[in-house]
Amino acid sequence: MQASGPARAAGVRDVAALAGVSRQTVSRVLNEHPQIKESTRRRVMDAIAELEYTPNFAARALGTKRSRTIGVLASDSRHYGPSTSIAALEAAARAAGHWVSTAYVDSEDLGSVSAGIAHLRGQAVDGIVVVAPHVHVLEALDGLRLDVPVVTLLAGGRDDRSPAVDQVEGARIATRHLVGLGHTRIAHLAGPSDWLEASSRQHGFALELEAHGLAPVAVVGGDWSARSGYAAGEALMADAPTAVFAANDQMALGLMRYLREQGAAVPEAVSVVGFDDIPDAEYFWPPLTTVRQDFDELARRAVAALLDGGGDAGGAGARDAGSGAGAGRAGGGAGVAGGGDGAGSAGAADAGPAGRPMLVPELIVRASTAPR
Amino acid sequence: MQASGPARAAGVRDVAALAGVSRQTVSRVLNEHPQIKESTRRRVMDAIAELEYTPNFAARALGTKRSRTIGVLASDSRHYGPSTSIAALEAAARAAGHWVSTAYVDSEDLGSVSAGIAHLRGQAVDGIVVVAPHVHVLEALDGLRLDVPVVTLLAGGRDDRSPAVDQVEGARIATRHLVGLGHTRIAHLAGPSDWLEASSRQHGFALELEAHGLAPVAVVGGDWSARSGYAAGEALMADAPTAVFAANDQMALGLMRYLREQGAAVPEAVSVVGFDDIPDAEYFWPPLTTVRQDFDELARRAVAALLDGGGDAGGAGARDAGSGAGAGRAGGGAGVAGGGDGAGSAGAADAGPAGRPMLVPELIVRASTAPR
DNA sequence: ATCAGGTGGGCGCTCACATAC
DNA sequence: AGTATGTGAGCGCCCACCTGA
Repeated sequence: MQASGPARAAGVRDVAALAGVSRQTVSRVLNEHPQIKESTRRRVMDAIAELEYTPNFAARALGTKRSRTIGVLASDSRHYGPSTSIAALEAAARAAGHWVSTAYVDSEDLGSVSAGIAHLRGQAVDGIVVVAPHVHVLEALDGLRLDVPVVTLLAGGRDDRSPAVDQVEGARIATRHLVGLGHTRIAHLAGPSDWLEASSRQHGFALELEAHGLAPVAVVGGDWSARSGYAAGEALMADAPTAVFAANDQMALGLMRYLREQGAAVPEAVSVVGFDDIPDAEYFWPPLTTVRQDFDELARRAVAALLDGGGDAGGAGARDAGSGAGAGRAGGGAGVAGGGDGAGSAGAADAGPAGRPMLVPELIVRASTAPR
Repeated sequence: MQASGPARAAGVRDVAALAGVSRQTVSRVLNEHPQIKESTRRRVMDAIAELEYTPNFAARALGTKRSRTIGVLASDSRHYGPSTSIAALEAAARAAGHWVSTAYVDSEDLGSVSAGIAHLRGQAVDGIVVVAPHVHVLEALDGLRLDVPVVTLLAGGRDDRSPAVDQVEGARIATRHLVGLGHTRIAHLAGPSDWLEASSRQHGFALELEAHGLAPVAVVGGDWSARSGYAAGEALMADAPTAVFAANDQMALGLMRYLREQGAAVPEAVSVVGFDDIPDAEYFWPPLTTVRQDFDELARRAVAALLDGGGDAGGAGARDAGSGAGAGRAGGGAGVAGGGDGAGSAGAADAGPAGRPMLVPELIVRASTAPR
């Protein structure tokens, strides 16, 4: 095998030889070390180009114990929240000059959680974001001794460093909207109880009703799908609520179809509020009133929490060099934007467990809700 | 340094010492080498557990040049097709005992394509699946010399090994359905022209109309979003088509809202067909007739193509051992199921470029289409 | 003293080759 | 001819030190 031919891929050694320098000089060019003469740098770059050299991340990670990669542990990637979060994490990581490595774990198999963490650790990730909405996955995680910075997403801000959207408040906002419209008979179409977000929303719903001296007319569970929202319709409407707060937009969609088939007009007969503001929600019929979460901002905060607080030091240490942007990845913004800045992004309020601000979702009022 | 304390994480060496064996024996246990005495195996496993040892993937990859990881190069992960494909790839890879590492590239920045490939190569991935629906990303890819097996998804089966869903045929099926219902004035709401799928569907639409001696009433482009479907409504309906084939379900949704606002009943006045069969489509109003693609099967085939054809050998070679399932990852099925087996999964027909069967999407008839 | 660059060593693991029973 | 194990070497890179201007 591989007798003659192109042999194997080029390494620093080959580049060094071609450029007439040492391996270390090549390495320095790769890592944007300041003290490299422009002429040398050029020769090295030319050699890199000629040999089509690409650095080996595994080798680099092995030596440095870091990889400019953020690990994502995901336990469910087919639903809107998780998939949107993962995409947003990717964008945030890229903006910070990092890659993303994702380990998907089976939410039914708790052993796979530690396997997933081991996989990411083995890649020398600089930090791990756990996108695991399932309660029991998070619990499995608690049992692990972790020597990497970890933050959780979609988990209600379990620890001080993890950013979160205030699900309880979001549910209260939605419920308050209905109460404000004069509804007193309000039901809740809840998400699966093993999802933290689902229970938080249900809790917020109950809290807000209580604050107004009201009691839930009905609480029925679904599985986030439109199908389950449709199926829940009958049980939900048995006690004739005039408004329903659905824990997500898809279930709201299914419910609205059920209502239509029953001849109950939305919003005239029944008001419906969803949650998430999926892009399609505005085009449902009627357009769905819902609560929007800012996943992009959430992801940015998660990445910032890992990169700022995670590293032992802060910026460029006293290392060999300036720990440059790493070759091959066009440098974008340096540090992630610290606080919440200009554009959109609902302001932060309501302190989290440790006084850390949580993101507050935003009510989007559309035609699916009307005064009683 | 590292005077006292927990020092650093345990390695094979430490495990070996504790178990009273050599490093290599530990390695063999890890890799499920057959010729290990059960008693030794136990001792090693105990030592592993006691030290909380987790193998270092980077080191393994560095040595073996493989990583039991499949690389995914994604250029867009927020749309339905790509995100569903990525999730499906994950599941398929897991079933084959592999992990997934994803490199997201900026479809606007072609340099990031080679950076992404370099990143994946550097991780010693066993193969790369390119989930890049944009034409120019695929073209950028063609310019690269690749020494890893690569297949493309959502790219119309550009090469012989890449599995694909026959988009042209899918569009023909949708169009044929409308023609069969007696429509002669049919318009197309197309996707962005730089997406291969969009142009394939548009092509199929044109082909099928032509086969029936019909001409398109209008072809208007959107960006896949419901919003764009809504916005395209006016231009699309200017010439009063009685049916519209939308290149995806979201645009169909937006269009249906436009039609409703114009007082045009669906399907009485205008029939609408979508594409994709997103989970919500069944709960739109009216429920959307659409064309379903089997992303799970597509992903399985992609993984199988990489793993079967990709490796130099096939199964357990003459290596040191049986190239077992790798520690830490619960072994699922061994080889990926070869051909299309039992359940669902639209049968394959219509030969691809090189006689390789393409997946044929399936028409799902719902209430949004009616006879003229 | 600051720049510019080179030389050994080793990250943790697996490979090929011994070696014992 | 098996079975069950141990030993040297190196994957490709970066780090810590070192040498010249």
